[in-house]
Parts: sequence; C-alpha cells; structure tokens
Amino acid sequence: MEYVGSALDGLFITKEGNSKGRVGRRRYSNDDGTEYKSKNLHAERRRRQKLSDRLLALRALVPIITNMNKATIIEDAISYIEELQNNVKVLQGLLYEMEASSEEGTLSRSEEIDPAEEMRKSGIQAEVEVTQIDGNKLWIKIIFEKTRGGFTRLMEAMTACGFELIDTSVTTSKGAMLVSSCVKGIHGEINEVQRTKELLLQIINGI
Amino acid sequence: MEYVGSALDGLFITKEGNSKGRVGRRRYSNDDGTEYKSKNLHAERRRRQKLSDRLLALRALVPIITNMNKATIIEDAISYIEELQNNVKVLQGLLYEMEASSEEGTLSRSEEIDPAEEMRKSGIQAEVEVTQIDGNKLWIKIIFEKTRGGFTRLMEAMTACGFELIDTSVTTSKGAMLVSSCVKGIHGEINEVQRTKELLLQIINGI
DNA sequence: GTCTACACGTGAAAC
DNA sequence: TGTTTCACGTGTAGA
Repeated sequence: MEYVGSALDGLFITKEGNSKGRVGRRRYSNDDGTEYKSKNLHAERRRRQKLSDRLLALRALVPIITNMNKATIIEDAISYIEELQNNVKVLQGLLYEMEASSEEGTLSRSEEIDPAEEMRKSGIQAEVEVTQIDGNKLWIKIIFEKTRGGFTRLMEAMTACGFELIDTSVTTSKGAMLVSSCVKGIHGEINEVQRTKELLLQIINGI
Repeated sequence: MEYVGSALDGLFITKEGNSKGRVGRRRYSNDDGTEYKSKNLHAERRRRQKLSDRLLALRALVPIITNMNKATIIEDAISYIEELQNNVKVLQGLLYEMEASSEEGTLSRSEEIDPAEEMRKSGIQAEVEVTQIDGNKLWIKIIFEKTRGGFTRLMEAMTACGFELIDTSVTTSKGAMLVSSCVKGIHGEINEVQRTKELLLQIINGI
C-alpha cells in the first residue's frame, strides 16, 4: 500500500488556464499527448459525497455532538449506540421484573394476604373455612382459583348438594375468587362444620 | 472549495530513487530547490488512521453489517441506531402501560368487580352491607379505601362502639379493603340492621 | 478488460 | 502565527 511512484508520475500538466468549469484542474496525458482526466474521478467524487452524506445522516441521528469533525461524529455515534444498548438492557430488565411481580400477584404490594398467592404457595387448590353461626346456620368462606364459570358451577353444585343459600357475596382478586356465603345447615347434625367443609372441598375439586 | 492550482503545482520531483524509508515518495521543493515533504503529511496520516479506527470501532459495535464498505458501515450503524431508538420507545411504552395498569389496580384484569375502582367511580368513601344472620347476629361487609392502620382503627372503633366481633376476615385488593365480619347484635333492637349500617358508616367516615 | 473501493499526498481554509 | 480538518485527484488492488 506504499506509494512508490509510477511511470505516470511527473506527467501532470499544470497551470492550465480553463475559462469554464473546473479551472486549473490537473490534467493527465498519455504518451501521445492526448489529455484525459483520471478515469475514476467521477466515481471517486460520488463515493466521497456518499460517505459524506452518510456521515451527515449519522450526525443528524445522534442527539449530542461534541464536534463537527468526521472522527468525533463517529465517536459520538459510538457512545450513543452504547448508551442506547444500555438503555434497552435496563428497560428490558425493568420490564422483566415488572412482569414477574405482576404475574405472581399484584397483591404482593398490599400488606394483607393474597389468596391466590397463598393458594399457589401451599399447593392446595382451594381454601374452605366453615364457621357455625347459629344452631342451623353456617358461615362459609371459600377461596379457590378463579375459572370461567367457576362460581356458577359452585353455586349449582352447592344447591344440588342441598345447601340452602341465605346470602352470598363473591369477590375476585387477580386469579382467586373469594365466596363468602351464609347457608342453612341441617339442624342437629353432629360434626356439621367438618362435614360441610369436606363436602365443599369435594364440590370444588369436582369443578 | 474548487481546486484552482497554485504556484507549487508541477514542482513534483518524481522517480526519485530512495534506498531507505518511503522510496519513490513524491518530494516537494521550493523555488530554491530545497526539498521537503508536505508539512501536514504526518498529521494527515494520523487523521486518516484515527478516522479509520473509529469506523472500525463503529463496525464492531453494530451487530449486522451488510458490507465492509465505509459508507455501508455508517449506513448500517444508522439503521441500527434507528432500531435501538425504536426499541427504547417501545419498551418505555410497555413499561408505562405496565406501571399504569399496576398502579390503577390489578383487578382490572379480572372480569369481576374492583371495589376500589367502583368506589372511586361512585364517589362514595365506603360501602357497608349489613345482613341479619340470626336473632342476635349480624353479618357485615365493609369495603373502604385502604389506609395505613385503617383496619386497626376500624376494629378499635367498632369494639369501642360495643360491637362484639365473632369472626372477622379481611382481604385487600389494591387500594380497597374488604372486611367481612360477623358480629353479635343487640337482641331485640328494632331496625337493628339499618342502625348498625349507619353507625358503621359514621365510624368509617371518622377514620 | 471494467468497475469499485481504498489510501495516499496535497492545497487550502478554519480556528 | 501554526495546527487541524477537509476535499481533491490519483494510483492501485481486488473482484
């Protein structure tokens, strides 16, 4: 790649007056004296202009430019790309974190219990709590994983099993459904609470 | 910026044999015949190399390179920067969405009611529901905006007002707190349900 | 052969 | 002033 001269060196015809166009431009001549410009002169000009344009476009894309120099333009572009790459990485990390925390239960932000979360942790499918209110009334609390039509099927199953619903309230939180209901019990039945609980668990498992 | 020639044109001494160093390099001479290289030759070389190095670094940073050309390197860098910028924008949008949905209540994803949201819509501070379970027992459901220590103060206020709590369940969903409780009522009191409800509302408003 | 891309040395302009 | 940056035309090597 070293410039070593050539037979063509020294054949420049200089100081040519040229009234129009590129005056004073160096000319090139063969041994027979026919003048011609370098063959790739235009191509080289196009190449230079293209590169210049690209650099301009690059400079336009980079927000902070410390200098207008060609080298510094590329330098700034490099640091900008690094910054953008870091940005993307940080944002992806944040997004991943948020998705994870959002998936495993948004109620993690409340200090109270998260039914769905607790259910998944303990591995049980549902949580049933039965409390005897009065002689023939039971207060039941059911927490189970929410499914489409789950509540309806629970109600159908409970009525089919002979539960007489007095008052029922349902609320869902994320993936869990809490059913708080007051049912009429079979008066006089011994161990009614435990039997009702087992029956409810069977119903829920059947859903 | 037009090349117009100069008095120095045509003074190149070519075909100089040079045993050492940069043989054949063009020399430059003054009118007095003293030879010298162009003054900014080394500086120009350094500049070119610096630019070349920057381009190399840029190429190393861009993952996809369609061509090794200088122009295409910059072109690829431009498209890569655009891609990164778009990436950042999309990720920021996603993050903003997730933050918003996470802040305004995760229950928006469940098809059921969102207590906090409904409360805010209707403009009421709390929702109280009282149902008579038995002669001297009441089942109360309270939904109110969750505040720090709100549940504790509610319990203190209720016990201070003479409520005898039999069983209490509390669950929070985002900004709302649902208290489902069974209390002992004053046996024989007429319109007990309505009076209890009003009393609870007063308590909640006092919190 | 042509065509492309590159590095080179250089003059000039800018600071 | 001198230093730096740039565009230019050119030679040349590789497809």
